[in-house]
Amino acid sequence: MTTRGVKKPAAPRRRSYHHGDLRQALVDATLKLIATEDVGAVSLREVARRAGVTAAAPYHHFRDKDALLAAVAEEGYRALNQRMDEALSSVRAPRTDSQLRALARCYVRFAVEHPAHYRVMFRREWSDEEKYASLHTEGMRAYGRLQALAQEAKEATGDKVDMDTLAFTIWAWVHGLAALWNEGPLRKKSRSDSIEPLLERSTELFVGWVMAK
Amino acid sequence: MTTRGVKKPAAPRRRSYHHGDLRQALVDATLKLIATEDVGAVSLREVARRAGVTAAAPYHHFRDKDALLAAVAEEGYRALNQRMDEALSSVRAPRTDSQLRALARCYVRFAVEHPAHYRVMFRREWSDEEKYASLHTEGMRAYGRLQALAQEAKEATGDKVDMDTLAFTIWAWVHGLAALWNEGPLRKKSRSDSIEPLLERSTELFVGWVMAK
DNA sequence: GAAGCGGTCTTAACGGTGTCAAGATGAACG
DNA sequence: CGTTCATCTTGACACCGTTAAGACCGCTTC
Repeated sequence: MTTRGVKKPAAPRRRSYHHGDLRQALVDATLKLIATEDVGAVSLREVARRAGVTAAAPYHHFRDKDALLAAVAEEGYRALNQRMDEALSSVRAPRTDSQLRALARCYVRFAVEHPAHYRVMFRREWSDEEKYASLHTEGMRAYGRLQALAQEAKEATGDKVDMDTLAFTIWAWVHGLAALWNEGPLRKKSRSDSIEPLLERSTELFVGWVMAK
Repeated sequence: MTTRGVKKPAAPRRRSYHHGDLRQALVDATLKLIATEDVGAVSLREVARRAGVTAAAPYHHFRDKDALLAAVAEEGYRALNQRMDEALSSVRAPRTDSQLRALARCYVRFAVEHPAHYRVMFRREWSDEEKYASLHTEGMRAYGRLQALAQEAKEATGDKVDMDTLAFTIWAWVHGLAALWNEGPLRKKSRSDSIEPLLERSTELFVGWVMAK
């Protein structure tokens, strides 16, 4: 038994009355929760509990639960963008096909390594651009990399295809791979318990298509 | 005022004590709810209410809420399979590329016309094959059509690619298109408020790739 | 230093949810 | 007619998101 008695199970244990940076603490707690559980296990009350704060406190930093999840989604796009930049800049031969390979691999791997986080990033709820402006900014940044690559591919193969069509066809492909793996159906059809072999074969096929003259 | 007084707002109004086919009624009520609202609006209590039954009644037909949603998902695969069969059988020229075009169009259209229903079909929760056996049976049937088509394409183009790789690359592509449209991101990048032009262009691009010799 | 303003957090409550144990009902069968 | 048993109801529990009202305390201002 410690000196100071624990009155309630959810009693906040903190030095000062004010938290410091509760907003970020809530986002971090959600991220930690999401890393193991799943997005369905995220309750505002549990997040508050983990941040050492009562259930109503988050409402001084987020309009509602969706606003918190949107902040988490935004963090996801930031992390994805960073990984994409690293992947692209570490391609030794800056040929278009190498870049496409690197981008696809890094995208799918990010999604597969953080399934719940990736899931939060794609929610119908974020459709409202005005309501979730900063989230869209970060999302657009990610799409920009795809567009740039599609433009390169378009030029490298003789301008045969429309750039936008190519960009979102690539996006659909990688997102489809990631989503189908994460949600289960593809995972069951694979002999391996890792997406790698499947990703490797699909990438070779797809990149071959895109780069065909 | 009627003769028999209405006691409670949620009082079940039914002739007989027993329902008849409550199981199907619950699934239908969920489908009707999902057709307009979204899967987030589905509560077991609301579904029971709409079926004219109290909150605990569903538990005599479904283990829990997920079991009801799994039944709804299964119904979704059944509907998708039917539409795929119709689409494939109504292709005049039974060439592989026409079939691929027809299948892709019908798949994406189904998903876009029933976004919430399509969303329920792809849930991490259904991963357990033993727990949701009949759901997987129906899901496999859908994947079978893709496999058959991939086999045809493989032969038509000189056996250059692995059949499974081709099958799930096609799947990833159509699922990606549908998911990205339904969840928002692709919809914003499109000039149109319909997926049709986008679907048309992506299909032409993709079918051209698959059919290249 | 004292006063008090205002953002931050708590307390307490509301209605809603999924789920379960116990009991009431009534259709089918002897 | 009486029994059985799946079906449905009642009532409860713990948890959830959200809100209104008030307690706290760091900041500015005198």
